[in-house]
Amino acid sequence: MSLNADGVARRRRGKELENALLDAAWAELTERGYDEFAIDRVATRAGTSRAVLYRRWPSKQDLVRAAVEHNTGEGPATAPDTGSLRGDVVALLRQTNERRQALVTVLMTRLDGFYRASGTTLADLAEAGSGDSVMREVLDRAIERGEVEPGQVSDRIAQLPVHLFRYEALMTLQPVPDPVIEEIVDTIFLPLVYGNR
Amino acid sequence: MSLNADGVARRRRGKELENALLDAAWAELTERGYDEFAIDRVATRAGTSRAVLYRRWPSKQDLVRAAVEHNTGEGPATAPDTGSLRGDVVALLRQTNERRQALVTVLMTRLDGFYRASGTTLADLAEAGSGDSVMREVLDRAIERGEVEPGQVSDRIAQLPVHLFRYEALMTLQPVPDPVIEEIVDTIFLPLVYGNR
DNA sequence: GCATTAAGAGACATTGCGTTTCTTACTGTC
DNA sequence: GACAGTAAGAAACGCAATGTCTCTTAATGC
Repeated sequence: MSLNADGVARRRRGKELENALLDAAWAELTERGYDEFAIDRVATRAGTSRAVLYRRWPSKQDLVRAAVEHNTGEGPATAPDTGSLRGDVVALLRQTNERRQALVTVLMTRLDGFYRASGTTLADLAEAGSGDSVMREVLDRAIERGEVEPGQVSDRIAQLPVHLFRYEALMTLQPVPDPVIEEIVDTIFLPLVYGNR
Repeated sequence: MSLNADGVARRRRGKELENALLDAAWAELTERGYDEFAIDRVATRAGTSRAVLYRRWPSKQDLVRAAVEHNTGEGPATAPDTGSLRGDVVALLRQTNERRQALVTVLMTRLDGFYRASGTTLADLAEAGSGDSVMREVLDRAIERGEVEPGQVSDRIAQLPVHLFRYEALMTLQPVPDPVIEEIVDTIFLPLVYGNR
């Protein structure tokens, strides 16, 4: 139960309460990680009881997933437009760092039971998050600028920067340093794109 | 307590017991995954009590890590020798499938608390397992055969097949299909190796 | 046989997840 | 304002798993 401006006990309802719950969950995830994430602590932090959480989300994993989406899922990342393919891809990966994708990638690996039950894979959600469509957009722009021919870049090569970024994030559990981003783009992605010319 | 050949109650000791414990742990991991892995069930399976396990490993995560190493860590994979660089790399990745690296990769992501505490990263253990040295060996052979020049392949490119393999395994939670292995080698790794010539 | 050590069993405490019941605040309608 | 319906919040419950402790006794070496 939270207090209003007059310090009088007051109950939140509906969307306001749900936002408070998801924000509390996110705070717990970012401060303690998944291992120490506990429903009880989320409830306490949000000033409510566990039953309130379970009325909305059937399990802990559902709550975690909802918290991730609520706090990072304002749609896919926007495609940067720096004037060059290299610039765009580097900027996209840097942007991905800023959106805490290292943490998100780790959290996603924790939800495999959830995905097993729903018949999807991590790859499905990963791609819905910040992957395919944005890289495609970046490449479309490069095509318009004449940097790349249409159909020149396979799907796998197109997604390679993001995949390697995620792998790196997962393996180190840290944001990916700029030099690594640049190495991925300059020594792997671009040679593959232009090697096909 | 296990039975000897005469069906007489008998206690195992030392290495014999430890192997039985690690084998039981591994069996539980492979049959149920990490989410349903429980110390109690390992103990029951090994015909012992939980206190016995805790005398050896301070926590559940330590036991999991030891089980992984015990069952997959008979040193790094051997470097295949098929007569060509492509053949070697494809064979290595297939071999990695057979050694259940999909499961191992997933398990490793579950132990991040462990790594945080010990100051290492997943990358450290991943590389100790089946990575760097084997790919280096494969490339050394390619150099001897004259397929590649010394110093032609950067570390990052050298490890790329294994990194992409692991990413794929993690994202799908399945063994990596042959066509994907071949795509990684044929459309990404080899063009990067030979594009530098 | 004796001393030492560790295996195995059983009991205990704590924590976290998930569930249920009850009270009551809140909203909308009459 | 009264009333009905709904959901918020609190408290209690049950269960499972982790980790711990104590005790008995098998096993080993001298």
